[in-house]
Amino acid sequence: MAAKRTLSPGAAPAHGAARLPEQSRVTINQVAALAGVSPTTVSHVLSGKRLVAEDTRGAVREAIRTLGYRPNHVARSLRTRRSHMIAIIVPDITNPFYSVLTRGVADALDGQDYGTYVCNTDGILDREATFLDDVLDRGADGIVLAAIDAASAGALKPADMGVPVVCVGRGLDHPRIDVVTIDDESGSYEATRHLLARDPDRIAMIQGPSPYGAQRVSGFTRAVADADRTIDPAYMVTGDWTRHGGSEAMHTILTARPGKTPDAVFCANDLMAIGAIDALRDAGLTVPGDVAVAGFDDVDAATIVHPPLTTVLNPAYDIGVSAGRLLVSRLSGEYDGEGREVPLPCPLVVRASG
Amino acid sequence: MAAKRTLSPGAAPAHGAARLPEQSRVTINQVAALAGVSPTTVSHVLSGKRLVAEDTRGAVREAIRTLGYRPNHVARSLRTRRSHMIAIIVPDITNPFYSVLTRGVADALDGQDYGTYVCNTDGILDREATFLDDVLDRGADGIVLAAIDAASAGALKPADMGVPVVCVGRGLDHPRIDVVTIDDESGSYEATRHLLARDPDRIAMIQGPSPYGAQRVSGFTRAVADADRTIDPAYMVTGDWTRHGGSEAMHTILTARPGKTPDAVFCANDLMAIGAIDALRDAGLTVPGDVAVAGFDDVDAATIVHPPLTTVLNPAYDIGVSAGRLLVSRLSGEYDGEGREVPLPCPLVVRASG
DNA sequence: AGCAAACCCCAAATCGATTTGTCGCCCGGC
DNA sequence: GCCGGGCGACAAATCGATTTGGGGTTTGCT
Repeated sequence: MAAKRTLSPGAAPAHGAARLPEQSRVTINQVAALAGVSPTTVSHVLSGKRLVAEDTRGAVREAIRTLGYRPNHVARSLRTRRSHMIAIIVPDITNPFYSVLTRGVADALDGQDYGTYVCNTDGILDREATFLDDVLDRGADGIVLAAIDAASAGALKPADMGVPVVCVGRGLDHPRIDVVTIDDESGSYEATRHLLARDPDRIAMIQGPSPYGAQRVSGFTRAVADADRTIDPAYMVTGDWTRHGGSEAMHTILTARPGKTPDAVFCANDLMAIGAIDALRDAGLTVPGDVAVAGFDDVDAATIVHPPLTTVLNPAYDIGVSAGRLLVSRLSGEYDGEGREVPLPCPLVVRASG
Repeated sequence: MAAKRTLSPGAAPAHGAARLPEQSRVTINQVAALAGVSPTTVSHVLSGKRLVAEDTRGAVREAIRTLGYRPNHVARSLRTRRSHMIAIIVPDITNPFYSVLTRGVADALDGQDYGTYVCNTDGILDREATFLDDVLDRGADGIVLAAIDAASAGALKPADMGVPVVCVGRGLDHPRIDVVTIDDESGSYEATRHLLARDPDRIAMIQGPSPYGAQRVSGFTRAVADADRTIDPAYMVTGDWTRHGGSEAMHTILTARPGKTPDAVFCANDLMAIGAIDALRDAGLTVPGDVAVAGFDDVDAATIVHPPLTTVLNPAYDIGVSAGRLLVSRLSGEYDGEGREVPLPCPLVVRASG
C-alpha cells in the first residue's frame, strides 16, 4: 500500500499517462479458428441447440479452455433479445424494507442465471419514469416495481411491450401485470384491536403522508369503529415515515390536548413508532406503562428499541421472493396469462411495547 | 383488483395462453426512413459527433418524436464497447453498511448516465469470483468491489482487462486498482482508549472471525499495550458479526472467569455490540454502570438501542461516493494512472454506553 | 448397387446501433 | 473559368454472437 498515491477525500485526480494496450477479449471466431471449425459449430456446442459430433465437440471444448473464451453477453443479448437481467426499482435501497426485498428477488433469481439491476427513485415520480425507460432501453427481461404509484410511473409501457412487470404493494389493474401484496388493512386492524384490548382512555395514530398508506389508516379506523369508539381528529397526525418524523408527530399529539394525553398509539411504520417512543421518553412517559405503542413492518430495529416493539410483520423477503418467482414463471414461458395477485399474510407480532 | 386471479403464496401458476404479438421497438432505420435520411445521419444528430444541417436535424428530431424512438442500449454497447453500467459487488445488500455504501455509489454515478448492477456474494469466495466473471461478460464499465479478499476473488482479472476496479476496505497492491479505506486500526485504538479512560479493572473484546477485521483487533491491542496493561486471552472472543453472535460471545466472556467479569468491552461492530448489551441485560448487568460497551460502524441501530452506543463512525455513504468518483474519473478518461488510495476518517462517536 | 434418411457442419443473414471513407455540391478566390 | 476547401449526407464495414437453409458425407435398408 505504501506505493499507492494517497489522496485527501476531496482532491481532484491529476491527469495521467496513456492506458496500456488493452488485450481484447477472445471471440467465438478465434475459438472456431483454433478448433478448426466454424463459429456456428462453436455456438452449437455451447448452446446444445443442434447435435455436434463427439470429436468436434471435444476439440471445441479444448479450444475454449486453452483460449479462456467467455461469450460476450452484450452480443448475445443483441441477437437473442434477452439480457438475462431484471430490474428492481425501489424508492431507496437504504431502507431496510427495500434492501431485504431486493435480496429476496435476487435470491429467487439466483441459479436462474438472471442478474439484478437496481434503481433508487426516492419515490420521485419523474425518476420512476426515467428509470423505467432506462431499463427498457437496456433490454431488461423483467421488472420488479416498488413504486409509490405504479400507474403514473408508466408501468403500463413495459407491460405493453411484452416485458413482464411485477408490482409490489398497491398494484394496478392491468391484465398482464402481476402484483404481490400484503393486507395492510387487516394488519392494521389487528394491531389496533390489540391496543384497544387494554381499554385505553384515548387512542392516537401517526400516519404516513396522504394518500400513501391509506390502507393502514382505514384498518385503524375500522377497528376503532368496531369497538364502538370514536377518535379525536387531533389524535390523527401525519409523519414522513422517518424516526424523526415520528418523534415530531408524537410531540404534537402530546401537546394537542393538555392534560389529556392518549394512552395508546398506532404508528403506520416502525421507524415512526421508534421516533414516537423517543418523544415519549423525552416527555417523561413510560412505554407501555403510560402509553402503549405499536408499529408496522417488523424491521430489525423493532427488537433493538426498548421496549421491543409490538408491530405487524411486513414480509419483505418473502415479498421479494414471490415477486422474483412470478417473474421467472413468465420469463421461462411457464406462465403467460392474465395478471396474478399473490397476497402475503402480515401477522401481528406482540412484544412489550403495547 | 377483483378481476385478478389470486394465488396462495406457494401455488404453482397454471399454463397459460399464447402471448400477444409483441410490437417490436422502433429502430434507427425506421426513424431514418421517416425523416428521409440515412441511419448515419440519425446517429449523428443523436451523438453530435458530426455536423448535421439545421433543417435535416429538425426533420430527424421530428421523426424521433413521432415514432417515440429510443436507442437500443444493447446494440449501442456492442458497437461502442461501453455498457454505461457499473457493477457493485457486496457481501449482502441487506447489511445496512453495504446498502448505504451502494446508495453512495449510485448517487455518485447519478447524472453521469451510469446504472448499477448489484451482486450479493455472502462473502463466499466462489460467488465473488463467479460474479466478477459475470459482470465482465456483461461488459460492465467499472466495478466496485467490497470483497472479503479482493486478491483471491480475482480482482486482478478485470484490472488487467482494462476495466477499472475500486476496492473497498483492504485493497491490494495492483498498479491500476483504486481503493478507498478507513483507518480501522486507529478507530479501534481511539475507542479502546476511550474505554480505558475510565480505568476499568478488566477489558474484553469481541472480534470478528479471523483473519477478517484484524485491523480492529490490532488497534485494540495497541491501545491496551499503550496503557501498560495486558489482556486476558479468555477475554478475547470471536463472534460472527451478527447480533446473535455478539450475544453469545458476551455470554462466554461472562462465564469465563467466575466472579471476575470485565467492566469494559470493545466490539468489532455495532451489531455484535448490540448483542453484547442483550446478554448483559439478561445477566442483570447494567450498561454503562456495570460494563461499558463500545462498537464500530455507527449504524442507525446504534442510536436506537438503549443506552445509545458509543462507537466508531464508519462512513459507508462517503465510502460509496468516493468509490463512485474514483470510477467516474477513470471512465471519463480524466484520470488514467496508477492506483490511488482515498483514506476516509472514522472518528469516535461518544454516546452513553461507554 | 441404388436410394433415402440421418448426420454434421458451414455460409450467410441478422440483431441495431456506430464509425469512417468517400462523394457530391456549393462557394469563394485567383 | 478553374480549383481548393468546407459542408453535409450516405454506403458499407463493424461489434460478437445466434440462427437457419442447405450441402456434403455417412449410414442403413432392400
